[in-house]
Amino acid sequence: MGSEMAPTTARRTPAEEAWAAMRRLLFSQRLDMLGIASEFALSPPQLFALRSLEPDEPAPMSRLAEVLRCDASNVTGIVDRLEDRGLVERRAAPHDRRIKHLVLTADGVGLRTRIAERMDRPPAGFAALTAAEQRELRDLLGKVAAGCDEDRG
Amino acid sequence: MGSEMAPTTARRTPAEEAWAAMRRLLFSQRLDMLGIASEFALSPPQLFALRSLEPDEPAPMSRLAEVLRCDASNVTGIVDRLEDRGLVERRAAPHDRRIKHLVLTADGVGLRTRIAERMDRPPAGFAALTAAEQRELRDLLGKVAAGCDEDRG
DNA sequence: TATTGTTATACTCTATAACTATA
DNA sequence: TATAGTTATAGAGTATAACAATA
Repeated sequence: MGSEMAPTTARRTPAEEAWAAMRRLLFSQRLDMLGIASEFALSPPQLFALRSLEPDEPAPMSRLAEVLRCDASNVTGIVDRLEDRGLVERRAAPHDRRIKHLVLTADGVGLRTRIAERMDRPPAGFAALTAAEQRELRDLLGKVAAGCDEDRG
Repeated sequence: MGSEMAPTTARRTPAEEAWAAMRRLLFSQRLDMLGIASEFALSPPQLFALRSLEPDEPAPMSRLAEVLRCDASNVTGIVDRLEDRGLVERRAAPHDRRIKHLVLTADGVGLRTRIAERMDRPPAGFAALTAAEQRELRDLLGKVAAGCDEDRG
């Protein structure tokens, strides 16, 4: 229901058409992502933060700033709230006491697993494709992603 | 560089693989969207609001709440800021004075056009596909989107 | 009474700049 | 002097609840 806008140009190249189709999906998936975050009572940054932490792999707070692409000052508050919920812990890095490592608690690992299961599950629309088409789609998207990465350098 | 997480499961179905490939692109495109909004000195909601308004087609504020999927109370502030920049105008609806219509100003139409040109331009990665592959991708994505819409009802 | 949009409030995210504690 | 993380501050988005004007 009008979740995306009609194109302004009448004539489009195949690339533009493919991109338009993809943007429609992007738009609806953005909403799904908000829905998932909400299911777990997490904000989007909290969700990504939890997702980015591997069990038993302490990571410095600065890495979270990179993952979330936000200023380091924000990480403080985001981690504060995760810590308040008992999902992560701050731990002084042994070799450099300026650095604080983040580690998932047992609760954090559990929630992260449930989140992964929920996020890895393909949306219903993928069932509309045959297995061969799904592989085809995977390969085409892979090529596009590789091309984008290459462009970024 | 590490913008998306590795899957937790080793064995995946074609649908899961396609979805994983798509999510990688979703993730990077989310950042591109933020970049575009920033290019035009707009917040994401302001960008979508502008995009959703058609020139010479007044729309009630309530429609914006639907498009942005947010509470009506937020629309007030978002529109305030667009109005402060002279991009849209509030206009009392003639038939029901409770309703306020939004209309793009001349500046608003101009900016909206530039935004559309920028957003409709396919990311560099699409050039990695042949025209035939681009059409194939468009069709596969179209099927997925249709399947998702159907699922939503 | 019901509806449209606003206001009040509270919380989270966001950036910038100044600060602390290490190194 | 430089770096990791914090704090202070300000602006924007978000929701809920209460409200005004209108229907």
